[in-house]
Amino acid sequence: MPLNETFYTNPDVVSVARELIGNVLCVNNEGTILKGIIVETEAYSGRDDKACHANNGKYTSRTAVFYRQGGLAYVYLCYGVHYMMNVVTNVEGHADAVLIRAVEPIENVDVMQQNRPQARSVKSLTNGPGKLCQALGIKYEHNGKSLLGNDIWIENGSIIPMRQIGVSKRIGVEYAGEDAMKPWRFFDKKSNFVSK
DNA sequence: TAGGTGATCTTG
DNA sequence: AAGATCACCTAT
Repeated sequence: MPLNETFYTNPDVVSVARELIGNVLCVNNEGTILKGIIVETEAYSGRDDKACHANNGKYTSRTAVFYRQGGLAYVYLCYGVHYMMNVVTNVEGHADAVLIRAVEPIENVDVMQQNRPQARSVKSLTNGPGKLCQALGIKYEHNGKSLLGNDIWIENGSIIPMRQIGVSKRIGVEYAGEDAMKPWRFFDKKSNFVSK
């Protein structure tokens, strides 16, 4: 069962980031459905979070999708090389999103390996935000797409017990000063597919 | 540990 | 119009 609109419109983006752990990211990659269990996420908030692209009401062509109703994909190119996959959350007018940082490949892994030939092991196929987009075939064309459609969506997975979910500060956001210390990264402690 | 890479945002 | 920056990855 795909996650529904109510899940995505939750106004508490930090809770959504934690609840996404254990669910399954699915992409229709030229007719083949690729799936991976979400094992690592980060929350970004449009309010009081200098690490967020849409912080403090910042509205540009890139951040426009942040302000729409939860349940859309926000995809952008980072460092000229890697795409990043985010889930827009909260209701219209509130700019929150969750970055998917790592997944565990579970379906059509062979196609993921074709998409990412430089990966030397299954473990290194999707254990990072840029890596998982390359493996799953997520590109800029997915930006703004509904997660309730047939191209990209998230399905219910197994429930991960709270004690099994690790928490830390977010990665790669030192420029955000004090906001870089927010404990908004979540991961499955038992997974071998969390990023380094 | 350093450099590649290009869209995005600011004028550093 | 140009320069800085950047939610990363790979190979030395």
